[in-house]
Amino acid sequence: MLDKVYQPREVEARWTAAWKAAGVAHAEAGADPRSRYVIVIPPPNVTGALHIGHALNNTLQDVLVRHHRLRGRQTCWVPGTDHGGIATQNVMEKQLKAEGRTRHDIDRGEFLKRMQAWTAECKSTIMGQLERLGCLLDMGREAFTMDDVRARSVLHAFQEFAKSGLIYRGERMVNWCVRCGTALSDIEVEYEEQKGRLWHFRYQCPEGGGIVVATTRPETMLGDTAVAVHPDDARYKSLVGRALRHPFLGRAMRIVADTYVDPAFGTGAVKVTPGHDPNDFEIWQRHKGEMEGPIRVIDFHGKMTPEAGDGFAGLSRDQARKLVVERLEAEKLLVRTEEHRHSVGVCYRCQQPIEPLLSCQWFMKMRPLAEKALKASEDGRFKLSPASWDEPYRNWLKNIRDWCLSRQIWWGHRIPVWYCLKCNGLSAGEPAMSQSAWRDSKREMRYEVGAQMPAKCGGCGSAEFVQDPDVLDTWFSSALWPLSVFGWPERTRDLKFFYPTTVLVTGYEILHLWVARMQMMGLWFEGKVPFEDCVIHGIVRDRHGKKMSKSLGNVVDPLLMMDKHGTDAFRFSLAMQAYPGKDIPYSEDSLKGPRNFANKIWNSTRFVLMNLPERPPEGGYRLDRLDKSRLELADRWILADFQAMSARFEERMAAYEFAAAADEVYAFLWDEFCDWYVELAKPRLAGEDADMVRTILVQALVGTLKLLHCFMPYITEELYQALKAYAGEDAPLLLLSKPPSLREWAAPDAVERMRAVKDIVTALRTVRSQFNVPPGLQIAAFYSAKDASARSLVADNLSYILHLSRLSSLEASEKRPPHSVTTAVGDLVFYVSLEGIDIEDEKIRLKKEIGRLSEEIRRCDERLSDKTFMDRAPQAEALKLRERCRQAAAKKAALLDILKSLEDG
RNA sequence: GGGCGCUUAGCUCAGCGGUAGAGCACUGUCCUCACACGACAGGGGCCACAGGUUCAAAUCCUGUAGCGCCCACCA
Repeated sequence: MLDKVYQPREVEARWTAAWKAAGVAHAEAGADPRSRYVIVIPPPNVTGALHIGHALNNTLQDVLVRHHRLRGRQTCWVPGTDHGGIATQNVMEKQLKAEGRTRHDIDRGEFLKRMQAWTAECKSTIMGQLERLGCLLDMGREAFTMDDVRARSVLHAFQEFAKSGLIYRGERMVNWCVRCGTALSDIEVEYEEQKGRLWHFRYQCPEGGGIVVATTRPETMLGDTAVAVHPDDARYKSLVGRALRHPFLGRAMRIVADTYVDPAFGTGAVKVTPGHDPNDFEIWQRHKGEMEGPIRVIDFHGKMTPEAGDGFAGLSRDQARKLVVERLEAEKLLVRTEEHRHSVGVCYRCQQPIEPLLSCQWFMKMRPLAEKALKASEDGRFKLSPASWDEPYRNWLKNIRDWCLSRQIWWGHRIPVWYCLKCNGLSAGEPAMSQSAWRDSKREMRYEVGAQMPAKCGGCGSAEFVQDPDVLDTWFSSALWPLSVFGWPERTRDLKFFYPTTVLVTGYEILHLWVARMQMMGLWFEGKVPFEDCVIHGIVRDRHGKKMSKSLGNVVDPLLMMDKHGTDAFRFSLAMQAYPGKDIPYSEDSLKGPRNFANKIWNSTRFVLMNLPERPPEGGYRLDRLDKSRLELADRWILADFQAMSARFEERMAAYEFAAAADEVYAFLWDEFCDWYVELAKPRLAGEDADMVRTILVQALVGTLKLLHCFMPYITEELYQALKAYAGEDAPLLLLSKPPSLREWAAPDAVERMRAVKDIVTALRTVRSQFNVPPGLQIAAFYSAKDASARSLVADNLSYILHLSRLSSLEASEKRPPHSVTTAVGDLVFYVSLEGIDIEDEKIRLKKEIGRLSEEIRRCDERLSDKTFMDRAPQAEALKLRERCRQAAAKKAALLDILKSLEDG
């Protein structure tokens, strides 16, 4: 016998093991390719334990995998992890910091060794957590973005791109994170609105006069080489071409005209710092002849360089700013300062301000790839869900810019580029390989691409090379994920069978960072989209919509939630709120309903089992053995309702409407099956229909469990096992059984009639409640019917009504019996016998109800007499309205009658 | 500066052209022999505001206000 309350713990451990042993998660290449259902996991970074966002993401994937597995698809869900580049290196650097060291205190090899150890530990934690969540991942396929197979994919892709001329080394303005010590791509920079100031100061002309510029970063003026104004700006037209003198450095500068300048902002004159501002860099490119080029005054550590001049060199950016302002003031050049809000670029990993710096990096031309991806999106080969993401996605592709591929960190795929020492004039053991010097190198370099050091230089024949010290952006390997997990570029069986995959499930925050790049790579190399559908879900936030963060203390720990409330409840709490593309407000309270629901399922099965014989009958209780002609209203109704619900369920699943699908089953099981059918089954289980009722209980319940399984795998498996023999099934696991039958049990008449019975019962219960009749007390009631059909509604379903309304009797009576209260339902009037009721109270109650009905009739009449409505509205609408009006009028008349008799005494 | 989204019951959100829904919270009666993680009944909404389209609008269109997100090189 099952416990009274569902205890998830032991059940979960048991089924995790059983699924694994049975290998239900495993898929082999082969068989019918149309039956494939393939998902690659968005690989979590190996930065630590999984958070609730991962739980959501993986729950939704598992829902899809289990759903399709049960329906006979050959599902393959590929697990894996991402080395995570900067993010993971930061974790390790924090660990080192705790030991009082930095990565430079241990060498690169030692550092990588420690990373490997950490990664191994982290991977097993993550896989364990995914298993705990119930994920049906094909564990034998576990991949890592930096393992040998994936390294080959990365190398191949890099070589191919290099061959096609898409990859190039160039000196560009990059987003430099001083804290992380590396360049970042444009999409790795986040912007924060900050309070700042705008300083207005004057540059003097040697021959007198000058021009006032405005800046938010005074310290960069040490690198200024020009001032720009708009060519049409009347205020400055005469000044264009004039010379200026840098007040601290004595440098000669020039006023140039450039349309980039907005005359309306600040003073309409912009100081130009080509070495530390991407726009200014571009201004210089347009005015090379008129002005000096970039001067680096801030170094890669955020300190002022010697070129910043005496007194400034060696200062931090903040110190330099202070000093610059002081000296401007001292020289009476500072005109004024004002408060100013502006957005500041910060590192997406450490939130420190980004410093735009000029350096040598590897870039990739993206336009040719983006064009293919754009086309795939526009012609429908690739669909985002919800589709509202299509526009932002396409716009991003249309405006794509070159991708800065190199990162000055150690953790990642080393850039497979070898520089010839001789040709490039480098000395062996190159001390200049210290990273900042390397990045300053402006020379054209001769290099070879490959995993290993080349045997001979193609130019000079030398065999001495040095490898580029940088690594690739972590997203480069992520972009290849759907290919690399199947062994690409090898033409493996897996690649041929499982690529392209079916669907990708991810959050919108990495739509560009990851999704778009996978599309581009997949299309470029294989000519096919890597996945046809992409399901975009939201972010899990706290209950008030704030982002979860450790510092806010509003994080919800998935493991703790699973421990406390059960994995199924946890999964359901996420899925039931997963409306397409919407963020999910979440707190521990969100688990309460789902936890109760799990218990409800548990107990409804417990009830059914209590009413089954110890041994299942031969072949089980099967629907196809029922004598359909003997089915009662409730039987036909619940089967029809199940069919209708499961059809809606399938539709919602097909549209990735997880929350709506979950709600369908929830409502069916609780509000229909438990609240009505089970209640009606109780008395019948003692009668001669018992086996028929058992059949329907078992089949409806098993069907529901099967639909629910993808959301709540553990409890449904446990209960399925207890029920399966009774259902005449012998599958070892729920997933290996037949999906719920979609056989035609539709019965609109039964649904309609059951609706009427429910209305009667509810009305009678309401009366009981209004007069505080204890549930245990059975009372007598009478009814009068308007016509034969109304009479048969009661007569045919007398036992239902007696049982559900807890009546001792229900007899026909044309007149109101004494000591009774009246209620009207449809074309019926009921009199419920109650001792000691106050006639005055009853009159008031009736008047109130009559008033309500009058109002309804008035509203209906109003519309029915509206000529334009009658002319233009569909006929069905008018019919519906007329019927509603008729019923209300009948009720009102009946109640008026009673009221009159009461008033007459 | 563009683009997208949100504003519905105390809270969190569904619904997106035909009489307002769910979960949680709340009130009343009940430990009715599956479940008090329960049953039954109930209270509670000018569906942000202003216009428009329509026989009919929470639902479509336009505008306004507030909030949020994404993108963008404004010093």
